[in-house]
Parts: sequence; structure tokens; C-alpha cells
Amino acid sequence: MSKCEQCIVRQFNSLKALTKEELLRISACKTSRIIKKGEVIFEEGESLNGIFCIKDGVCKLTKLSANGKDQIIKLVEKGQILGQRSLISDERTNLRATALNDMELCFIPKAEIINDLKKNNNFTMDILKNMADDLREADDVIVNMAQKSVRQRLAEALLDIDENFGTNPDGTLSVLLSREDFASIVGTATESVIRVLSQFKKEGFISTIGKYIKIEDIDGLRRVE
Amino acid sequence: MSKCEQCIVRQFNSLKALTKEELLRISACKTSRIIKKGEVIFEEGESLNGIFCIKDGVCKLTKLSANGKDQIIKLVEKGQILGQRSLISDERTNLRATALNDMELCFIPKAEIINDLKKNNNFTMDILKNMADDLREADDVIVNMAQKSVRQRLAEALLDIDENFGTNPDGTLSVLLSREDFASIVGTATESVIRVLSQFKKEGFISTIGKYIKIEDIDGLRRVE
DNA sequence: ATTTAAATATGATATTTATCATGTTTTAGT
DNA sequence: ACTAAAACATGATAAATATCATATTTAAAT
Repeated sequence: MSKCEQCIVRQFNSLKALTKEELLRISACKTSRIIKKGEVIFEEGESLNGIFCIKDGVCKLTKLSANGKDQIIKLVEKGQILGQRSLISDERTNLRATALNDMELCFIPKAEIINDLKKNNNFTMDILKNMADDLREADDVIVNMAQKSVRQRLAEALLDIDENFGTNPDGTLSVLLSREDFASIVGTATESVIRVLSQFKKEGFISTIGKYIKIEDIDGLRRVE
Repeated sequence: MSKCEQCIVRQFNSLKALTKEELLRISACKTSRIIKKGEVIFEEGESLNGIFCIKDGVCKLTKLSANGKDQIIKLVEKGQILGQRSLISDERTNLRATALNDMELCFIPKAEIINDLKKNNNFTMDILKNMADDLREADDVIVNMAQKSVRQRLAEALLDIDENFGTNPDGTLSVLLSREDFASIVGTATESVIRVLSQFKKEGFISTIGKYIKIEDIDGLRRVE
């Protein structure tokens, strides 16, 4: 089993605020898991009892709507932590996490880390900062959902993925999403996504290489009204 | 100037986690403000440098969209705290706060309370819990915006206000919002709100007394599809 | 009290988006 | 390599919602 102290991934999340001693203890009790693409990491309404540190891969966090459709609330990638809220309260998760590609996760039981949250103020403050950021992002999403068209939201989703998850060597977006996934981010019908993507292609904003999407005119996408 | 130690309002927010000594110090440095209906408490993008404890009244938190329309993200009432995020980071506010009725606020400078955040773990944990709750709520709003119709969202907005802000003695909703405010919560055009409210009236779900709305058939509203 | 402005209301119409139908392409499994 | 299933694509149409126009009512200001 690899050691947390030497794990690079930790630098990208709140665990960086832990002391060497705290890390050693966590390293000793953590368990590693391999999750295949499409597999569910945890279900909506599940009790987590710990946090996941994403060593590799990307997953989607979704919430089931009353109409039976899934809504993607957030994409989470390597370096980030899942299930922070399980540390704060005993509530169940409000989202389901599903792997978008093969993933490697480390699970740290709540019991082993809850004391650090209480005693290491740097750690707590870092988690607070993360939550504050998440909250600000959520506010932006709400405004976009409420005020922008499907076309605009899809353009922004593409830009967002480009900015936050980067591209492959050939310039295609590194996170591979189905049209249905895009629909679930944008909050629209799959057919609408397909139509708008076709338009974007005709307008020269994007191109496709196999299933992958490549942004060809980033300023064009930004200007979409 | 009234004293924080004796203030009932404090019981409803994170300040309840402070010790007697901490409260005394805060009480000595806080300033009280009266805000008239319609006045702006703080602007989007402002540096706050402290938190507001709402002693009386209700305000709306809005974000200006690219299309020039305001989106109401949240209503905040007596007992709650505004500007928690200013304690966590030095970032500017991402929302504007506007009084919906006459308000009484206490302002506590960041410098006086930031040490409590670092030293009093109960206080920090309570703020963390609040943020976690806000985040879960925001997730719900995102799903509703993305997946539900204007009719459903307006019905839920009415139910939400009824549940969280209560009613006047005559049964009308105690928070008075304009049709434009409702539009800004639901994320639709003012005319659409007016039309749907008229429908709800015809269907017997609500009635109006002057400008005030009264829910007549709460289960009917809940069943709106 | 009178005027003015703002909020509410409603109709007509345009635009956006969803839904249904159907066909094609791609992927996965044997 | 072949078959079934899933994903993608596109047209036709329906439904939801926005926009524009125009009254009417209510509130605010002098």
C-alpha cells in the first residue's frame, strides 16, 4: 500500500493541511479501491462513514429528480475529496457518485480523521474554504440554469470542461461524456444536446474525433448567445 | 446598545456556539444598523470585512445575470447570519443583499471574531454545518431549475416561503414579494409568474388579500405537475 | 386631491425546447 | 465476424415559455 505522506494527489486537497503524524496514522488505516468506468462509488442517501481521496480518474455527482432524470451537479477529478460532508454531520449523502472512467480511490474512515478536523485548525479552515468555493460555484450554476438558454449552457459546459479538466494531446476534451451526460449537466433533453452540438459543429465552434469533442473556436463558444 | 449575551436571535445561528467571554467582547464592538425596505445591505463584489447578524426582517440574496436580470438565490431572515464567507476568505461577496422589509442588523467586524473561528471549535463546526446545509439546498435548487417547469417551481417557491417564513394571522404569507421577485426566484418572466398565479387562483390553490398571497390548498400545490 | 409612476393583468404572437418517430452508426458481447 | 443493444442523429410536431403590446389597478409623490 502506498503512503499518504508521499502521495502527490494530497497536495491538491485539504489533506495537505495535515501534519506528518496525522498523515502517518491515516496512511495506516486507509483502504484503496479500484472503480471501473460506469460503476457507482456511492448512492444518493447512503451513509458514508468516511471520505474518498481520488487518486486517479473522474466521476460525476448526480441527483435523481422527481421526473426520474438524473441531474449532474458536479464533476470531480483526481486530487479532490468526496464525501466531506460525512465528516461534518451524520447525514446521508444527497448525491450519487459514478465513475466516468477507471478510477483509483483511497477511503479514509471517518473515525480516523474526525479528530483532526476538531484539532487541526488548518485542516478545518481548508475544508471551510472548499465548501465556500463550492457554494459560490453552485450560486453561479443556479443563475445559469435560471437565466440562460440551452445553447448558452451547453457552450459553457464545454468551456468549463476544457478549463477544469483539460485536453488530450490531440486537443480533444479529456473527459469523455455521452450526449446524455451533457443533457444531464445542461438540464435538457438528449436530443436537444445532439442538435445544438451539431449546430456548434456547423458553426465551426467544435469538431469531433470519434466520440471526442475538440474546441475549435473558444472565443466563438464564449460569445454564444 | 443591547447585549449579545441576552439576544434571543443568537440562539438561531452559529453565534450560539460562542462562550460568554467571546460574546462579551463581540457585544462591545458590534454596531447596530437599521435598514429600510428596498435598501441594499451589500453589493455583489463588495468586501465585507465582517458579518451581519439579522435581528429583525428578511432580505433577498441576488446575483446579476449576464442578461441583466437579477436572480434570487436565497431568502434570509431574522436569526441568520450574512457574510459568513468573508470570515473564511478575503474574497468579495458574490451576491447582493437587499432588504425585503425594514430590518435591524448587527455588524460584527471580522477582526473581532476571526480568532474565535480559529480557537473555538464548536463555532467553526457550526459554521461548517451551516455551509454543508446551504450546499445541499443549492443542489436541490439546481435540480429543480434544470428539471422542473415554471408552474412546478412557482408552486414550490410558495410552499417554501410558507414553510420557512410562516404566515400572518390571516393566513397570508408573511414575506411580501412582488411578482418580479417571484420571477427572480423561479427564473422566468414576470408575465409568466402573473399568469401562473392567476391559474393557481382559478384552481383554488391560492387566494389573494390585497398584495398578500394565501395558500388555500397546500396539498394541491404540492401535487402540481 | 391629483397626477405620475409602478405594479399587475391579459391577449397575441414568436421563440425555445420537449416529445415522438424513425433511421443510422457505433459499441459490446458472444 | 456477427448480432444485439446502445448511442447518435434528424425530422415533424406539440408544448412551454418569452416577448411585445396594451389595459387596468395600485401606490407614491407632490
